[in-house]
Amino acid sequence: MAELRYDPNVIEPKWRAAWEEMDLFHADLEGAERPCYALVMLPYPSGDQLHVGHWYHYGPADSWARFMRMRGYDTFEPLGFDAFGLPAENYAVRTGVHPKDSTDSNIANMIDQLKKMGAMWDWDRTLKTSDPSYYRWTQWIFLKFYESGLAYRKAAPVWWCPTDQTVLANEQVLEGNVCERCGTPVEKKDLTQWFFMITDYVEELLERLDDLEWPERTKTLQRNWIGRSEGVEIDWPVESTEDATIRTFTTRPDTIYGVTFLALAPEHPLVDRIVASDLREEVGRYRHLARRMSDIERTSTDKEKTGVFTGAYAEHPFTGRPIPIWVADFVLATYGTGAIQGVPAHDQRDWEFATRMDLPIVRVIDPDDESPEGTAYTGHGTVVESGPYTGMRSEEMIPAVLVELSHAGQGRKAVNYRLRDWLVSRQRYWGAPIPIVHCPECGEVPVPEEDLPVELPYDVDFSLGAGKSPLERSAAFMNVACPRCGQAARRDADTMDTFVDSSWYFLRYLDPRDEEKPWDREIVRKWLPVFQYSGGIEHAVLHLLYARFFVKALRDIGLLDVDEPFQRLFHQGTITSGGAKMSKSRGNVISPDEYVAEYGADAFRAYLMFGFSWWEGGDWKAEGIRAIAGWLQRVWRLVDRHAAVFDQVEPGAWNQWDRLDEAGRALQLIRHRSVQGATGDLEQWQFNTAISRIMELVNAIYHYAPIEGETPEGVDPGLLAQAIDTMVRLVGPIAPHLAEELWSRIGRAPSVVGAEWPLADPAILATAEVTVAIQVNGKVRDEMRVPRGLSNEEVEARALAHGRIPELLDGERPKRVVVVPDRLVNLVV
RNA sequence: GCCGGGGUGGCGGAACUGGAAGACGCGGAGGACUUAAAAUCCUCUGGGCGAGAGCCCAUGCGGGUUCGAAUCCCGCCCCCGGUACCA
Repeated sequence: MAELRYDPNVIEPKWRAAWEEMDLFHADLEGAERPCYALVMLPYPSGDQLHVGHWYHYGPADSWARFMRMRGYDTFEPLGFDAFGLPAENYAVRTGVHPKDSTDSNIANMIDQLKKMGAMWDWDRTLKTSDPSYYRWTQWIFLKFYESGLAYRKAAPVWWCPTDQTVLANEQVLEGNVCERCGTPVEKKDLTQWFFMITDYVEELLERLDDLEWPERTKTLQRNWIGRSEGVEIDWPVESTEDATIRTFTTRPDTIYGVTFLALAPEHPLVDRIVASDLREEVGRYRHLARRMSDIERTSTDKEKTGVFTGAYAEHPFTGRPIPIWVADFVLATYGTGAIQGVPAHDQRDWEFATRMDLPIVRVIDPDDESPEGTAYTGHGTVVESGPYTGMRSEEMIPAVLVELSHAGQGRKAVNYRLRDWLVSRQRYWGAPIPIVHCPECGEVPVPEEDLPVELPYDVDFSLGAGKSPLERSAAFMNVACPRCGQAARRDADTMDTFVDSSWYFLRYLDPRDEEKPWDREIVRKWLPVFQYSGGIEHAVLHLLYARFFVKALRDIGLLDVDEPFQRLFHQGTITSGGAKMSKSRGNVISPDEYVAEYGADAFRAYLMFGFSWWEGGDWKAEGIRAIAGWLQRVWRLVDRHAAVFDQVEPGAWNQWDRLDEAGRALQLIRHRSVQGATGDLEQWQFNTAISRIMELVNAIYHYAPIEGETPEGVDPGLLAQAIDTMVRLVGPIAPHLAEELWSRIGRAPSVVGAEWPLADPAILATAEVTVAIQVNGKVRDEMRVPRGLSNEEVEARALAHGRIPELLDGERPKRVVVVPDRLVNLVV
């Protein structure tokens, strides 16, 4: 007889249609009693097919959500599209296809593909950030920020990408100062741009990290990005220039006696005032050069330090000695005070500068241990050559210096951050227009709320142009009456960074069709913070920081009642191909489609969960999917063969533990262990071990009731049915279509989606005997079966008499006995 | 350079709080079924020594703590991410 096989290509579309028919995935947000907001980072709708990364992230995330649903949570699992952005616009520049058209068709295409995954996404609540019904509220939030002073415009040196013809946020500039998107070296330009005042929230953003259930490394990334640094500001009076004081920032005031120069950033406003007349020209030349040099050259680490003497001196606050003031481009105008105290002996950069410029190097800290000569010593130690502080520990000198400085009115505690305000305006078309009108009379005028959205005009010329937004060329868009005085005015031509769009989408999911307000405060209160968020770690300092800032800002404006958007956060690993990241240019892209067509969505999802540690990812292996597809067939065969047993047993009328024979108890025990293990593993997104637990149950059922030949005597139909019932439920989140099919095969009404997750009975888990290892001097020599929970004394006594142990001990009495209850006993002789 | 994370069989990967290293799976070997093959089911499978009972070795390398170390400590090597003149 030909082997019956399950065909995913038949089963999967059938059940997806059935689920849709039953309207299973539409969450009742108001009525929910145990809300579980299962959120995944929303995809960008590119024109390509879904890639393995999508499946690797979304498949397991959905499996977890299904698991939570079976455990009785009211699970809400939405998915939308981060639809604004440069790729669509660049595509339009190349091909002439309008970004709206390409984006909308990409989204339609992507939804078709996503649906094949068999996830529980609530498509009634999908959204796309490029829709006026969405960005209207993005603009509304901008206005709220504007009203409360959190959105402001200023001229500032900003990063400019000459290829994309737009400014970038600091966060979007990569190592080596290249554009995150296209890899072009970026430039600094002085432009007037819009900013969000994220720095206002820097302390809270830092502090509240501690309470979040996020991976430590992600928190560390955010902490490092925020870059809080505690130190002291010191005022240095400039000799020979009336009222001129140079303020420096240092984290090491304990080295103040070692200061042999001060250095100002070339852009420092004081330079002009203090420079000696005979050096004015030289200093001017240096400053000009520094300004012209690109930041890449200027900040390159291996570049020789350069600088120029101003001819001026500052007075040392403690010794009164004159300290020469230099201008040096390794000092950044944008950090701290734009001026530093130079301590060559104890700072590597200062050492290099001093060596080059022939400035004195004065050691004021004795290292605790041998430290190499010819370099700066940056650690702590004993203070020397430092007046009254000599002999002190350098760590203790820090607060003492602060006291002395503040008494003299020449210093104070200060905190500096690496984090800058978030630059949000972009000179591009495909984004949410900034809802501001520039009026010759009234200046900046916010667009009245009732006039929102400020819609993007469809007809524009988006060829790149000289750093100006393409919108600027659309007269119909630009020319508008001033909302305040009615005079002819111009709209702001910039659009918002797409990270603005994605900083609040999780609020909008809760009611994306609401035309009256961006979200319902009560529902948000109920559903936020997000129960579980998942997405790539590449967003650790961009999206995740911005979204946290948004929630805090909206809370303070009085629009929300939550402090943090995402309570729990996990990051998936990456699937590589041939050891390298998949990319079209490398030609190593694995297309999920062909595998899905051959093995089904369930097998593809299950492989991605079983073949890797979800957190780590790994290299794609085609054999893996064959293996898991084979296992799904094995599961199917088991149910197919035994389905009839369900006719013999009332559902739920399982057999009791004390009526089971030895083989029955063995199966029952494994059933409970499997449930317990899979439950714990799924909670932690340890999908690979969760599946291995289920495999153990499947193996045990095969063992108990082989599918070949006659069913052995003594098989208990109730127990067998119960084991299979449990197994199908456990498979529910892992291979949803298959589980649904099996669920109906064992005579249950759809759907397994709403079935209860099985419970492990601790009493049964505890009744079993345990195997205890017997060690002699830490090496395992034997083992024995004992009742669980046997006393240490009894374990010891039994071990001493067990098997070949007396022989091994050769009459010796153990000096020491260590018992680990229910695990092992170690006899030390 | 600095800050994270990691290095375990032929392979993917397990291992609670320091308690039998290698769960589960792939691959491999053998067997059952078959005229045969495929498919399926079952058994074995870290390395070495030994006829066998067994013994020894083994979690990147070298030390240490401990009755006991993949796990903790010290010193190295390698890989992957982040960051980079932030004072």
